[in-house]
Amino acid sequence: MPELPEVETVARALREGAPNGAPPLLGRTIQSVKVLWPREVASPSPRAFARRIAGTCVQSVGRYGKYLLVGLHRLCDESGALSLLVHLKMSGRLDVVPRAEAFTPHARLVWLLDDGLALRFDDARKFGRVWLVGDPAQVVGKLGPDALNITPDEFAARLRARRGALKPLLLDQAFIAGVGNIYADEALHLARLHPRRTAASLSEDDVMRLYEAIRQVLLEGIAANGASFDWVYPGGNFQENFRVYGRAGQHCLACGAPIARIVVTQRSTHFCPVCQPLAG
DNA sequence: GGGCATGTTAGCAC
DNA sequence: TGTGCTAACATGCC
Repeated sequence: MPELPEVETVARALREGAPNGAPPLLGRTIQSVKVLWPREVASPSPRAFARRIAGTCVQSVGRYGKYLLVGLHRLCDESGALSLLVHLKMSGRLDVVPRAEAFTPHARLVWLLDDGLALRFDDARKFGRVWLVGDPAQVVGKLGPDALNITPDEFAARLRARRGALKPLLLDQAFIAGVGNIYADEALHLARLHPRRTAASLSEDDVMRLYEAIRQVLLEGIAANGASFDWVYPGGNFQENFRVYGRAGQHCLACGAPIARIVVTQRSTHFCPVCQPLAG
């Protein structure tokens, strides 16, 4: 499920500990890793992945777009920094848990930590991926700027270079990284722009409203600990504040008109036909 | 049992 | 080159 706010919530929990009392990952030593579903190890080979990560210490936990970045350091070895990258894709979850609780039915990788703890990657749909690389750019280098770390000028310049419809553009991680289907719909509604409006059709004012709207919905999402989706991603409550996503047929909170649902580039898309007219 | 789902990517057509 | 369509990945929920 995770888009930028959900991934940021996971990163924060791994850095500082989770609201449910789970301890932080930061500062812990990784003793070994159990790879229960090898296909989720994108690189290197599962065997090399396990060998290289054993004995490292977690030095940092960050995020770029929808990727989690875990900075690792080997205590008795000068061979340089190592980064663990994790993409949760549709159904991945990453939690520090007691070892006895680590091996759930959908656990795909379990890192054994010090102090009787484990880092569990649970992923029902098996779309998630992990990488162990020397330089994070090997994985995230092709992405655009992080959606919360881009200036208005840079956003405008990148948008001016594109011609297509706004909805698929916002979902294009090479344009900006971190926005997914939900927050794209939310941002377009807040900016009062139709999902099928083209980048080339926007006025200066439109572009700045869109920039601010993206920031606002992402920051609102983070403040709410992300959005929860039934069985997939628990914890957050931004879903209670959705303006349009999943509200087809319900009243627009701004004007009262019924929210519409259409499909744009195969993705379910929600908008208010009155607040977000295609023309103008 | 059919339809749906938050994410990404490869291959293809224009 | 940019854009966007389809299928694929694999599973679970309603």
